[in-house]
Amino acid sequence: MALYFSSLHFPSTVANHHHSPTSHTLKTHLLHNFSSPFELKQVHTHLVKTNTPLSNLPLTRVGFVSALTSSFTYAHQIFAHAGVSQVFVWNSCLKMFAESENPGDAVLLFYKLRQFNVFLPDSFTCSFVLKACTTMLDLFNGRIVHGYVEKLGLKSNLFLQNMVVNLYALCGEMGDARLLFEKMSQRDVVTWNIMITQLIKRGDMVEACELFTRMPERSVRSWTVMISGYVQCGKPKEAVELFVEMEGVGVRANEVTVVAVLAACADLGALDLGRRVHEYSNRSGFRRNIRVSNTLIDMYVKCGCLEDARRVFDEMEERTIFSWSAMIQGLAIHGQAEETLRIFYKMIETGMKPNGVTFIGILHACSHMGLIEDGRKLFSSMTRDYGIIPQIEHYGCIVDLLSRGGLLQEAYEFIMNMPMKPNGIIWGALLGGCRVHKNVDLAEEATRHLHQLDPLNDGYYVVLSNIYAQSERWEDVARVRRLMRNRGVKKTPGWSSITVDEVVHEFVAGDETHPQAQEIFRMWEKLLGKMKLKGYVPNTSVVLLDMEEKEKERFLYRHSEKLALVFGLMNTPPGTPIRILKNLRVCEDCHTAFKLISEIVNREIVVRDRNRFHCFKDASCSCRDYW
DNA sequence: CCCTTTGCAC
Repeated sequence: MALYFSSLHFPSTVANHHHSPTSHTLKTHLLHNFSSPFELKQVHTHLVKTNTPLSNLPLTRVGFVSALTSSFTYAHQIFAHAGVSQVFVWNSCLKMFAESENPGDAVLLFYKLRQFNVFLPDSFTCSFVLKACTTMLDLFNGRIVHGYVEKLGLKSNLFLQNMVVNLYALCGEMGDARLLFEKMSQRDVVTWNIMITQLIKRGDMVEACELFTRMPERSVRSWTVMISGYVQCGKPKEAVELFVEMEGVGVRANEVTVVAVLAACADLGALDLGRRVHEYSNRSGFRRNIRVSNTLIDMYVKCGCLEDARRVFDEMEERTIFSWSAMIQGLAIHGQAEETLRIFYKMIETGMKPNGVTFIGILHACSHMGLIEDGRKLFSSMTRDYGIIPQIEHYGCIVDLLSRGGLLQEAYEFIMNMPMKPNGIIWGALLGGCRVHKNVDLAEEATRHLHQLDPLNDGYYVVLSNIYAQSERWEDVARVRRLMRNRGVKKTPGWSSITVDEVVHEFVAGDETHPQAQEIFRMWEKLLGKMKLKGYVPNTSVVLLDMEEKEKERFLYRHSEKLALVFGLMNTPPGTPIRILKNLRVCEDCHTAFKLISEIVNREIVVRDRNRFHCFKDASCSCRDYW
């Protein structure tokens, strides 16, 4: 149905009666701010009366306020008389709707325009409606618009095709996206990037990799999305390798690439590469990029270089809550509780509002350093002063705080009174406290819950048997081991890694296959002799296997962190710090050994375990043995 | 003249 355009009469000249300044201001205000068709009519009448050209009306706004009301026809007539292109002005309206709070309005307007056959949609019309469908993940209408794209002969429009592929993939219809992708007559680098991005979002790194290999040309974004994909799926080593490859083919990284590769360095503890990327980033002019700086803080923190993290933080001209939280978290895992609290209060002074993550950082600091009272106070101030509802992670911090602090009974009661069902992390924190404070009864209680919640998690069995071993309850140790075997629970292999000259070297316990294995064992024997002179006695109770005492010792001496340390001592210049990363908690015997070794070789040894950092120096550790 | 699609942090 076509619209009837000439129902309104516009006089060419109208006398300007009763024109007071007040009303003029009012009308001017109205001209630019009208928000209803009623006001629009007033403005329109005024324009007619004052003989002002219709083009003075903000026409897109006219469409925006009228399109979905009964004044649709009225707006249409105004456009016709203003002599503007229908497609142009309605497309602008569609764009406004698509970017508004209710993108669905764009879809509604599109159908209305089709219904009244106002104009033939062009590629822009389709793009804005597709944009709306994509924002709302509206597959149903998306398919219909896709149909229009085909019907209108816009199949060769690459922009639109890319949008449709993106829409299908984003709505989870990978099959349809893939089908369209494969049968497109032409694809550009964006098409490939969209497919790769969506495959990665859905966790299909293998297929993403396949496409990445197949694509004819790659942009920075192609490399970046792959690098960040590897980081997201827990393969930072591959991410770094890809970055090096990217540099090799001469593609310049941008801010986003830098953020991704720094995150990989953080996960790997790859300080040297991290520093190099930092310099690269400065040379590229990203010094003032907040996200880059935030990621640098996190990278330095996770590589054990608190001073460098602090320098980046201090040099920032502008900070977000991410900057503060990263710095707070960093100080916390390095055991600097007092400084953590100082910086927290400094943050409050600057007017920055903490969030839930910030509190996880400061509560962590308190529990790592045994500041029980501070922790309790901060926990209650969280809701009272900052309106943050504690999540289960925060309850976990308090259970950890109380348990490590030896207040095991209170921790247990705290768990019982939690407003949510305790999870494995909560009971695990209590269990950890039971190990430190040698409480078998509560350990058994915690384990009962843990076995119910997470029967296949090996960590809990290991800690429980450690606790039995401490009390020399060997039958119970054997019982736990039998239980593990019967339930088919496998101990997570411990590994440690050390990066030398940007190459990551991984070690697993008992590894004798490393090319330098024999050298490592020889050097270990030499160190062992010196350690024994300083009073080292191997703590074989941490070995849970059934074997002779000598055999246990041999096993203990092949712990992955010890192998990594000796390898590091052999392959890095004397006097430089050694940085080791471990996937599990550092073992008690290794902790004792590393303290002594730091003194014997006069080197700083930084170990990042799954919870925190241990900085060994001059025969002591930054955790002050509280961990 | 509406000029459209893909990537990033605690």
